[in-house]
Amino acid sequence: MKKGERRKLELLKIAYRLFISKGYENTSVDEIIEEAGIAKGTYYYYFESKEQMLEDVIEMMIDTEVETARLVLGAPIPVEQKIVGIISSIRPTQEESPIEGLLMKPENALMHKKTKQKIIEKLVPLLTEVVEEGISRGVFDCENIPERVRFLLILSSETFDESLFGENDITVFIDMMEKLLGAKAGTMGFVRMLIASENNDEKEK
Amino acid sequence: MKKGERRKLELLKIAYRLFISKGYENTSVDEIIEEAGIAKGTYYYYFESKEQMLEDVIEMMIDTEVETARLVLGAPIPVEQKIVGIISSIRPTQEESPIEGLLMKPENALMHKKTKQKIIEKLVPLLTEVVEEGISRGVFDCENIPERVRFLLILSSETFDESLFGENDITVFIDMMEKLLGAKAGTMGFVRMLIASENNDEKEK
DNA sequence: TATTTTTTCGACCGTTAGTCGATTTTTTAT
DNA sequence: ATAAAAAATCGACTAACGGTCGAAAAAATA
Repeated sequence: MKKGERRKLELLKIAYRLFISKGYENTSVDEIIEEAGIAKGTYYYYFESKEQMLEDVIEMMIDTEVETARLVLGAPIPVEQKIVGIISSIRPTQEESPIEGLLMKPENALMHKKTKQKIIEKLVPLLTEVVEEGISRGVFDCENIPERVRFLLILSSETFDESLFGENDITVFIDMMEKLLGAKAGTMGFVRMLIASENNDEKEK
Repeated sequence: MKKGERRKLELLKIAYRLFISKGYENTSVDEIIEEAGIAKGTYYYYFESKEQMLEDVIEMMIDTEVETARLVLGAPIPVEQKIVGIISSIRPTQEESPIEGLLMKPENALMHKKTKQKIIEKLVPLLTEVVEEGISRGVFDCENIPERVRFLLILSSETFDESLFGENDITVFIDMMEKLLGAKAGTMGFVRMLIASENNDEKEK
C-alpha cells in the first residue's frame, strides 16, 4: 500500500468519525485537516471537493453491508428467504448499528439519502440474480427484473426505515411483493412473522 | 393587512421567483434584498434565517399544488385519469417546476425529504377517495387503500423525480399500479403515452 | 548526483449568511 | 398636540466556509 493510499484512508476514517458524530453539514474541512494535522492544500490534493469525499466515505460504510448481502446470495436457503435476507440488509439490525440512528438525524439527511441510493444501486444486481434463480425454480414469474427489484428496494427502505409502519403496511407490502415478482399468493407470507417480531423487539424497549 | 405582513409577502414572492429561476443555493440573500430595495437588517427582521424563509416558500408552493390536486378530484373525468392527475401533481410540469429542481440540489436534501413527506401526507386522503370511487364503479378492487395509495405515491416520487428512468420503469410502474389497485390489466396503459411524451419534451431541449 | 514526480504547505480569496447598535417611522397613551 | 413606546429600517461589519495556487519539501527515478 502506497503512502498516498494510506493518507487518503486516514482522512476518510477521520471524516467518517466526524460525519457520524456531528453530521456532514456541521463538519468543516478545517476540522478534518486540523485533526489529521495537515494543510488545506494536502486535503485538496486527495479530494476534489468535500462532497466528493462524502461519496467516498459512504462507499466505505456500505461495503460491509453489501458483503453481508452477498453472503446471503450464496447461502443454501430457499429463494424466498434470500430475498428477505437481502432486502433487510438495507436496514441493519437496529440498535447496534452506528450507521442507522445517526443517519436518521435531520442534519444527516444528505448522507442518509446518498447512502440509501448507493446501497440500492449495489443491491439491485444481487437481488436480480436471486429472482432469476426463483424464476428458474418456478417460484417467481416476471420480466424486467432489475426494475421490479429496484421498486422493491425503494419501497422497503422508504417504508421500514422510519419505524412508523403498521400491520396494514406489512400486508400490502407482502401482497405487492408477490404480485411484483409473479409469485403465488401466500408465498411470501412468512415475512410477516419476521417483521412483526423485529418490530415488537423494538417497541419493548 | 398590516404593513409588516405585506412586506413579508413581498419578500416571499421575490424569493419564490428567484428560487425558481436560479435555484435556492444560487440565490443569495443579498440578491433578494437588492431586488426588494431593502437593507440586510430589514430582511432579518422578517426571517430568522434563509432556510426558514425557504420553508415558508415551500409551504406556499405545496398549498398551490395540493389545491390543483383537489381540483382534479372534483373534475368530471374517469377515475383512471384522476389518479394520474393527482400523482403527477407531485411532479409539476417540469421546467416551470418550483419545487422540483431546486429541491434536487444536494444541499437541500433535508428540505426535499420534508417536502415530499408533506405532499404525500396531503395527497394520500385525496387519492384514497378517488380509489374508493373507482371501486364503487368497478374499476378497482382492493383493501387497505390508504397504504396502497401511499406506496404508489412513494414509488412515483422516487422513480420519476430524478429523470433517470427508462421504458421498463414505466412498464413496471403501470403493471404495479394496476395490480396494487386491483385493476384489470391494461386499464392504466394510457399512462405510458403521457409519461413518454413528457419525457421526450424534456430530452428535446 | 541530477531530474522528475509526488506530496505538502499555508497564505489568500470570494462569497455568503448572519449580527448589532443606531436611526427613522409609526402607533399608542396622555 | 405631544411624549413615550413600539415597530421597522438601515448598512457596516463579522465570522465561517469551501476552495485555489504557486512555491517548497520529500520521494522516486534515471
